Amino acid sequence: MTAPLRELLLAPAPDVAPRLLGSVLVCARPGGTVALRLTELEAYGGQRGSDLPDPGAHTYRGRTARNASMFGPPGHIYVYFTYGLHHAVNFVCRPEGTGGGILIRSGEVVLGADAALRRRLANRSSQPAAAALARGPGNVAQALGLDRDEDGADLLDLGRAVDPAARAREALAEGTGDAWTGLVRPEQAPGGVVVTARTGVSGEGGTNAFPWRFALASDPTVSPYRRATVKKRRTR
DNA sequence: CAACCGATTATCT
DNA sequence: GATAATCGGTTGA
Repeated sequence: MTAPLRELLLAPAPDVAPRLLGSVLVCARPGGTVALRLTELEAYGGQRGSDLPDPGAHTYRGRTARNASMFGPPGHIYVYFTYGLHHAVNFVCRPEGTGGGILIRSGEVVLGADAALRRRLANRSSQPAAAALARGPGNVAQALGLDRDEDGADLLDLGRAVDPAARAREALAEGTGDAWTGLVRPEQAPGGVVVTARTGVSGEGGTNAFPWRFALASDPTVSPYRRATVKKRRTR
């Protein structure tokens, strides 16, 4: 039952993102399978001159080798590397050839916390709180064990190694809706969605002109809102 | 080809 | 609250 997900992801990211909140992403990787209940997402649009131009998106200046998967088929993932040390994961939206995606900013680890913790401890000395295991895009990618090697991968392949029935039972204790390999959607849309400007985006794209950050209200796994860091001149 | 800077995070003051 | 860490994509000379 994979068609509904593909169809859903044909729509513009700002329409799809709030509907994906509460879904459980199951990611089977070497080092352990982790299931993540999505609690914070950000939508990103397309190229300058397209039907959904987004000055805050990597796609804005057109297709490059780095962002090519954002222009690829919906239902695949775009993984990019930034700040010299972090990866971030997106669901690709819109028909192939059109740029767009949904950044996974935070989630609740509902399965495989041990694997997520092992990965997180590789880059820090102190023990992260349970709610912080996958809070923030860099931490999400690390907890799931995803990097540039998985850029362009089919979202549905990420959970392929997991038995769908067992996964659905464990990941969504209260019931499953459509059982997709890789992504399990809740039976009904969660209430209490908070909408804000996007975190860390500089320029026009980070303003209220693009209220494309969606989070579950009062959820401890949601990252705090931060403005884009002020550019500081590097001294030597 | 050199310089700039980012869809960030951990850690220190 | 401020800043270092760290690298490669993008830009402009």
